[in-house]
Amino acid sequence: MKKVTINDVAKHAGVSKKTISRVLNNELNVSPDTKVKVQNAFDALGYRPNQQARALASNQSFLIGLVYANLYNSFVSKIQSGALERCKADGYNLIIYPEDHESDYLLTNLERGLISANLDGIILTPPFSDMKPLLDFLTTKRIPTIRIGGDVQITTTPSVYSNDAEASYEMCRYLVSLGHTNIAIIMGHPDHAASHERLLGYQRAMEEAGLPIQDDYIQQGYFSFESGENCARKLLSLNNRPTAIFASNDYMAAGIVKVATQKNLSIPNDLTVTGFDNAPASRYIWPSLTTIKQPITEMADEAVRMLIRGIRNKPLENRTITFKDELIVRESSAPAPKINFIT
Amino acid sequence: MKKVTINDVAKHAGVSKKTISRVLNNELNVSPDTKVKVQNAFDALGYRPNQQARALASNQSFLIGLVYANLYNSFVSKIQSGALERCKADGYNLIIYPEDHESDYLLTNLERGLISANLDGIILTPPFSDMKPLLDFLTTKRIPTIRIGGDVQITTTPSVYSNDAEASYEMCRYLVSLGHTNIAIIMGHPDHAASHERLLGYQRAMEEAGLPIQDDYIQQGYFSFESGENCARKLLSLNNRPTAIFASNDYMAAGIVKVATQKNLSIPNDLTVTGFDNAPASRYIWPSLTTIKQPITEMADEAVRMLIRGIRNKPLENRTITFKDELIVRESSAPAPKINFIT
DNA sequence: TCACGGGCTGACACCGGTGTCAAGTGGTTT
DNA sequence: AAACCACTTGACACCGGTGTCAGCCCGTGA
Repeated sequence: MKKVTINDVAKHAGVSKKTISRVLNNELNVSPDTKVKVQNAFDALGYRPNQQARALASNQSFLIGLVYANLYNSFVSKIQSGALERCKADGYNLIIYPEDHESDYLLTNLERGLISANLDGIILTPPFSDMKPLLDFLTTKRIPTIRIGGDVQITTTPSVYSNDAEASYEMCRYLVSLGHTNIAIIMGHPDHAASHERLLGYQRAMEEAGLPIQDDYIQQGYFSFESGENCARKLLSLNNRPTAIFASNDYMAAGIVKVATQKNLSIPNDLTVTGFDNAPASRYIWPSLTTIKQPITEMADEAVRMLIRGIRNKPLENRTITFKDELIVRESSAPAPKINFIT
Repeated sequence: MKKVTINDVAKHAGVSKKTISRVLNNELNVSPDTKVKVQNAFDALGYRPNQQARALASNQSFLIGLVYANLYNSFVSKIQSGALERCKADGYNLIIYPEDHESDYLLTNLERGLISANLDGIILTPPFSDMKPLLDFLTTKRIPTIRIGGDVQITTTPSVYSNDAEASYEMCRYLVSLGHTNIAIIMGHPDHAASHERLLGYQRAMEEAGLPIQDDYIQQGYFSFESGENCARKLLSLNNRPTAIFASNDYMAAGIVKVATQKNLSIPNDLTVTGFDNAPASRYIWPSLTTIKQPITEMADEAVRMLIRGIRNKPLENRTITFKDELIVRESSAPAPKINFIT
């Protein structure tokens, strides 16, 4: 029941272990005859190369790291599964690093983990995508890194991102097209570049539509359900209550729905609520949420492709790939209530 | 910028590399003086041992595999983060294997992945926890394995599980205590042992309460939101409509809430809906769901502890550890509507 | 005929650690 | 003083692969 090693295969096939290695790695200049012999030996013995030995000898680990803040975020789980699929397909494994982005020991922790695992590359998700010290650290360590969904202003490290400002702009144009004029926004966590992008899109749409932006229509949320509830309570008790609230993610939108329902406001008749992210919950709650769908899986796939390409023929090309988000209209949005026009 | 190896440290500290290795592994019989010298060398050079080299030499990979079916399931994400935390704390990394449990190539796929990664141990989540061929395969390969939340009848492999039958029993007793007599259940996916456990608890509680169990009050769901909707539509169009529906997970419960709301039934006044799992969505939807909370993180933690203990001083002890679930009452449950008593 | 070059193969060192075993040191027992 | 033992340390082989380089074979052109 001992493990089958390259030596066993070599003996069985009657060639040197170097030749086995050649076949294993699809190297050139192996005669078809030997190749067949070796393949047969593989099958006969059920040989599986030892990853760690390969790693040690070739100075590659076939390991990619994914750094994220919180798995319960649907964005992150989709990134994880998208990245994972690509990794496995290309013979890599994914090692995940949930980290606290506010911890003082972040760099120390990551260093210990990353260095000893000998990662071939790293994927950074928000808010890590924008942490300068971390990016600098990875650069000096020369670890190929790709950022997902971060600040496009940062151009030192390649990134894959979707145009949130654009999507947010479209969402607000959609709300305007429904006749809404009192449109509020609940921002996301300030540490995430996406939060600002989403605000930007809102501001642009409002200006273009010639609608005034009231200060108290812009609330600071933190991407959590509870922060959505809190902001909703504030917004819905304003004298000039908004007829539409655009939350920067779906969890906060769910918070709005809860508060509004408790206040006996009917959604979408009395109040339009929209979200962002197309989280599973956006379909589960009632009414289902009008939201923005980011091509997350595709982004993760592309990120891993770029990373692996960079690992194979270094250096990693330093570009930013932009994906387009999509507006998904469901049941939480409707034309502005008439009352508004009467008053 | 070359990597610091054990040789560099040995030279710097003026001892042999074997001694460095001793300090690294906290072996006995290293004099305090040398230990200090070596520690200083570690700090001075910023040495991080190479995992792959350790793995190769010591025939341990410090890698644990987690096999699951679907990350979007909140159960699985909680398992993942619980397991991960324990792994990192003990110096292990977690490698994740999302697999299709209905695929014909399951074993082949897993074999390729598992064997070449040299996993030290494996964690199986439902429905893999109950797949005999898989368990047999892992047994013959002598890979330490632990099952989470599977069928307790299977005693060939150790497991960690929470008593779903018991929890389901308590949930139904709670519903009975609210005065409900027409209680329906939506079952989970038949491939999951938990689905049967949950049905069992329901049946026991109904019998004990002297309530008849009608065939059409038992609906077959599949753990998905949509299956919840479908079953709800059937249940709510019955002549003797139930006043309480117990769904075997929260996603299906959310589906019931949607269908009921569309039919203008008010929850919980006209209809009580309860779920299972305490998924994040159970708090996000309105009304928030009365549900069952499993101590998932603790279970995952314990599973990893057992596994690592088994890896260190083999063999892995073959026992089943049982955790207790907890009933969480929220806003989706209320006393049975009076009408019921009048008719 | 000989020099040359490309295709194919194997010997051997090496990657960075750990396991085994032998040896040196100093204290205790007889 | 000799024998013994526990503690500490290092030399060296080894884990299972890959990189380097030399050598062989055979076809081609001079």
